[in-house]
Amino acid sequence: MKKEKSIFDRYMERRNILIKNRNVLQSSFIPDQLPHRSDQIGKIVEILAPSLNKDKPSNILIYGKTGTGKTAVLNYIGKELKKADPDELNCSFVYINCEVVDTPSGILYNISNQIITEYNRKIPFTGWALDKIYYELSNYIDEKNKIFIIVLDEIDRSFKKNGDDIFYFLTTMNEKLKTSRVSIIGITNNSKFTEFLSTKIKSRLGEEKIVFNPYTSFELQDILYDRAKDVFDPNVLDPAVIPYCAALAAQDSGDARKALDFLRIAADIAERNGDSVITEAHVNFAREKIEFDAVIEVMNTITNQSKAVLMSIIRNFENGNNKMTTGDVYTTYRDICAIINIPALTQRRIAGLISELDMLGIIHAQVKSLGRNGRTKEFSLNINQDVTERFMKDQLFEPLFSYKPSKQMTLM
DNA sequence: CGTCCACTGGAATCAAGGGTCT
DNA sequence: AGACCCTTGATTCCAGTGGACG
Repeated sequence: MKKEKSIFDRYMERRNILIKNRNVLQSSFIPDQLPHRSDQIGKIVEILAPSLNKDKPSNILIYGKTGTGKTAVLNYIGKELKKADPDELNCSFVYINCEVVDTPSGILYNISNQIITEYNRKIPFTGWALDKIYYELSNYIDEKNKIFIIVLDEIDRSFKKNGDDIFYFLTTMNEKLKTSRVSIIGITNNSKFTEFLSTKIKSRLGEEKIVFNPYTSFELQDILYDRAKDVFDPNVLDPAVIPYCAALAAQDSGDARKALDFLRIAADIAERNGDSVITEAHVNFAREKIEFDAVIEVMNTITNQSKAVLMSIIRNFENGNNKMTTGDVYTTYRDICAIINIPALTQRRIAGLISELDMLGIIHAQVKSLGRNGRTKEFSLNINQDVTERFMKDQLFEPLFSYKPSKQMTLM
């Protein structure tokens, strides 16, 4: 078959010159072996093994910072479990990420729809009372007469917003079940997580505890080499690159996801540039790009109100006010709202939105007491010029700039 | 040393918007 | 169509507070 010419041709040719299998460099990829995690895997397997004989394993609580392999290990174990019991006669493995779905009904809905295969018994996305979902779910589970292992990743997310009701649901479900059993694996990156749980749930959830320590720079190197060997031809990778990626990520909390991102994006950049060798310079570009993209991503997802708040902060900042208070921002905010024509919210709400921006890392805030002059949050902008400029181009702020007197005089 | 400011942080509540069920 | 249910974003109310000032 003869291929016609296309404007994409030059990109097709270039594709996959440096990177043979892009998938492998994604952090979501599950390799056949996970370096430096055999201890944890061993422990978990030991705990879960009884499930293959329809005996209920203990609940497990797993601690570890982001990118320490918790998710990868659990997915790996899920795969292995499936290998050992291909038809899921004795146990089923369910994985939920509570960061993605963080509402009680969202979590129950997700669990249900992974477990329930019959079409006519599926639980609707919304509209049902929690009690009802719970009732249907536990009935269904009990009919199956087997062990359900439910992994709740980023469990603290959901908790922060909704308290421990669902955990109560799930951990007490066994009391109502006649034949089946449910066991919960909670994953959290907050080591103080259990402090906030009620004592009953604390003891139930934490029957076993496993800790994932951050990877060291050397361990990260192993991980990267392990993946790189299938991805790059020899000599494509400058020998300094992997140690550099590892070192950067290790500095920053030993996050394997980050290390992989550095490597992948660096390779992408090199490939797109038409360079034949990936070097440290590419990694540095990658690092900037990642940071930039992350902030842009956040900015695209926040609501108009949050944008207006952020704009007020930027305005204050530009006017040389780098120790602004909530009150300062609120006055600017009201002005801006009037100009861009959106309703102004209460100060209480704005204080909340500011806290959210703080949590997203866009601004840096600190509660300060000004003595007689009250107590407030004092904060500063945490993003660079590029991002700010991009942000201000948002069409929401169109009116804000168009009314500006044209200062453009004679061009010289 | 006590006061008292300008907020913070938490909770209760409402309205709107997604939906199901009968 | 009307009764219910959950989520989200916003409002309202209230108790609490660090520390400069008097």
